[in-house]
Amino acid sequence: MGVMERVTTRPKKAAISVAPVAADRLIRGDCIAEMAKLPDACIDMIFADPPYNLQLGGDLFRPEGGRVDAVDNDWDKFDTLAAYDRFTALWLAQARRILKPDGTIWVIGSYHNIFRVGATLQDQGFWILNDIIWRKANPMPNFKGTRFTNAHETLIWASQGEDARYTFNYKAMKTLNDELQMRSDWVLPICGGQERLKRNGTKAHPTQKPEALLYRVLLACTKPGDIVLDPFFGTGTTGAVAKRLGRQWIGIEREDSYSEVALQRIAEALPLDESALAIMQSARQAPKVAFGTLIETGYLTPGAVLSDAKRRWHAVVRADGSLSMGADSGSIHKLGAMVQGAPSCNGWTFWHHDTVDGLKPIDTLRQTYLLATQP
Amino acid sequence: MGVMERVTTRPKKAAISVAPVAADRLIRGDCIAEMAKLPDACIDMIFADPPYNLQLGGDLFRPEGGRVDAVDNDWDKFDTLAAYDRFTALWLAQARRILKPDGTIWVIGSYHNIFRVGATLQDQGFWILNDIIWRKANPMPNFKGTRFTNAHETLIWASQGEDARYTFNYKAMKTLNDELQMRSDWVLPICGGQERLKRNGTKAHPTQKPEALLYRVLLACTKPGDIVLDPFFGTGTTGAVAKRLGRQWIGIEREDSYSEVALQRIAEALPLDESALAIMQSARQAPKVAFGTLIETGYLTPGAVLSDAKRRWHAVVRADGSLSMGADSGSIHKLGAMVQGAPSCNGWTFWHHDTVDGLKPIDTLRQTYLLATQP
DNA sequence: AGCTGATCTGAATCGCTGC
DNA sequence: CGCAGCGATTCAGATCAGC
Repeated sequence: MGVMERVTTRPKKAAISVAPVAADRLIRGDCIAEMAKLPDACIDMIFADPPYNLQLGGDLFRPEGGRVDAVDNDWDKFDTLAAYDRFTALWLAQARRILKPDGTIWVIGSYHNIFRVGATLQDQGFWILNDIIWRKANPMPNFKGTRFTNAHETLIWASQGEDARYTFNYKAMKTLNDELQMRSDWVLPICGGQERLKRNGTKAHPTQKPEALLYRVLLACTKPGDIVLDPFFGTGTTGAVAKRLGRQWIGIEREDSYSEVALQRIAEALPLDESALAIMQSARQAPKVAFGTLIETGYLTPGAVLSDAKRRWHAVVRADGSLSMGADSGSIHKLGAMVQGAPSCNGWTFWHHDTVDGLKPIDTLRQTYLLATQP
Repeated sequence: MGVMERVTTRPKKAAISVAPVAADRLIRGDCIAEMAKLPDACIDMIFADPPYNLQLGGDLFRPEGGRVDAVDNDWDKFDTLAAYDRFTALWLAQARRILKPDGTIWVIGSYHNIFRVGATLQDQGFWILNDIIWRKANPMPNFKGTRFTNAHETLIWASQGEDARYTFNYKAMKTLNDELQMRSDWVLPICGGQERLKRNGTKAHPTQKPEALLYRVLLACTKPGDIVLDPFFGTGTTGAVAKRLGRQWIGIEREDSYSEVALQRIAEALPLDESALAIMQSARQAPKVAFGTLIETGYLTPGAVLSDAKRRWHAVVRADGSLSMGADSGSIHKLGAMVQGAPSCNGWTFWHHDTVDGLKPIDTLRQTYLLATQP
């Protein structure tokens, strides 16, 4: 069941000792302290929904060192911002350490905290791949009429660095979006109705995220079996969706009341069977067929004439799988690029051959060959 | 973010002497130096479109061979993130000084720079009122299929402090949005066609903003006669829209070529025509639901079996919204076309699912989803 | 004039493998 | 590490040529 679009087994990275880590479990405690106990480079993806309420987080964000004698609100505010930045830097540093070199991190937030999180990510060397807007289909109105209705939240998706080879299931996203590239703005309903977890009649968690959001994140950027860590687990949306999608999960949560709800919820989540988990693969993942193979196996004959779709150029197939055009010759790609004056060219779709149904790309021959030879 | 800079609290409003400042003029020069020459508290609103620090690599080619005309101007190049931060802190400090106590600032950016801008705004004591998402109706695709299509830009709207009494024309925004509160996500086309300014046959500025964007900003947050300053004036979109809306404007621009175009444009600016207004009011895009959304949101489960109305064909729903039938798979439309041997097919009406009331087209699920999520 | 199809373009951090 | 070769990859809207 190969569903990955990027093979992440590079010899160089394999030299890093990747310690196995027990998964499908909830760790109770402070996320910075608990992440510190995990080995280096053991996590494929981190999804984090950190706290952002600067007023209620006194314990969490208390600045170390002596307090300034605050006399005015601005001073308090700056102390709180600095403390929040320190907190952010600490948990992101641990996240970076335990994330595999080709792993990615997602962080969700609002304008209260996302700019600080984004800047800290960049400061620590993370490479932002996209910022994603979750556009809420049904947001709460602005009752006072003093601002624009706050109808979205922002997610940041980042890799460990500019050259990391991250997982992105491009074709699966395109399929999910009716054959159009998935954009950076996602329209999804907020979490409510049956999905919203209750405890003693009131909502179990103030900011429970919809499973649809995690579904898209995990489907886009992980492979089956990958280990997903959520350092601010809450009621375990990440764990529930990971289980459903056949991914392993680790949650860290401080509050007992959230943890209990999360564990029960995940226990009840039903995993999808393997056939339903399959996703559309990009052509990048298809087994490679050399052009020469089509000649060796008789799908094309040396001496056959290929042309582009508009019959502007014609080239002759040679026995070794090269094409020739007068004095010029080369691979299907090289010659295609040359005649167009382009830096590169996909010869499979550029060159055509004559059939009873008209001019067809030679790629159709490759498809026919694949169908005939694949198990 | 490093050490917080402590900023003195702003003086009481009564103590401020508001110096008059000449308006409706373009100042040629560096914006930091030129803002430094303006008196304190003389500006009602600042709209800023600073360099994004894109950090692009080599050339990017389109699938058909064309080359993307990227932003490669010197003004967008910074040696390090720290250098960009210093630049940001300097121009924002001047902006804060010349802005009236109840004035507001708007800054636009992308994920490359907006987190640094937002954090610096907060560090200097600005109070963020909203972050606004400009959802581009027609963004450039991701040609290589490596990330999500970067389909939006972010604007930050901030006041001088938590207690500032800023201008927000709530009713005007609600009217503009068909009697619904204006949300924090705005759908607008990019600047192109007739609106895009040309010079010698090529675009006059690589990043010209659409007038519809400035129209909404100025209409929401200024009063007639207010003075609007744009420190990165470019080709003068801010000035042109300000003139049309009866606001005063001051632009600062370093490049002569942009300045010339801007002055001519503003001289020719006329009241907005009907088509421009139509674009502005078309924010409520037609609701479009992808098949994949129904799976993400639980209206259909991966593994569910769909069939045509006469139960001749059966297909299984997969996690990414594709259907599978034996070895074949594809979107609802593609697989529907394939089994019928038709060139195309509307999968929404072709495929059905079993309900207690019998076989129903999956389009009914889409209607149910829309009813549940539309305002 | 009116329609069709080809062409062009927009703030872009845009590949992978083997030698 | 660099370099070369293979070969994968695009959406909406404006403009223009051709009929």
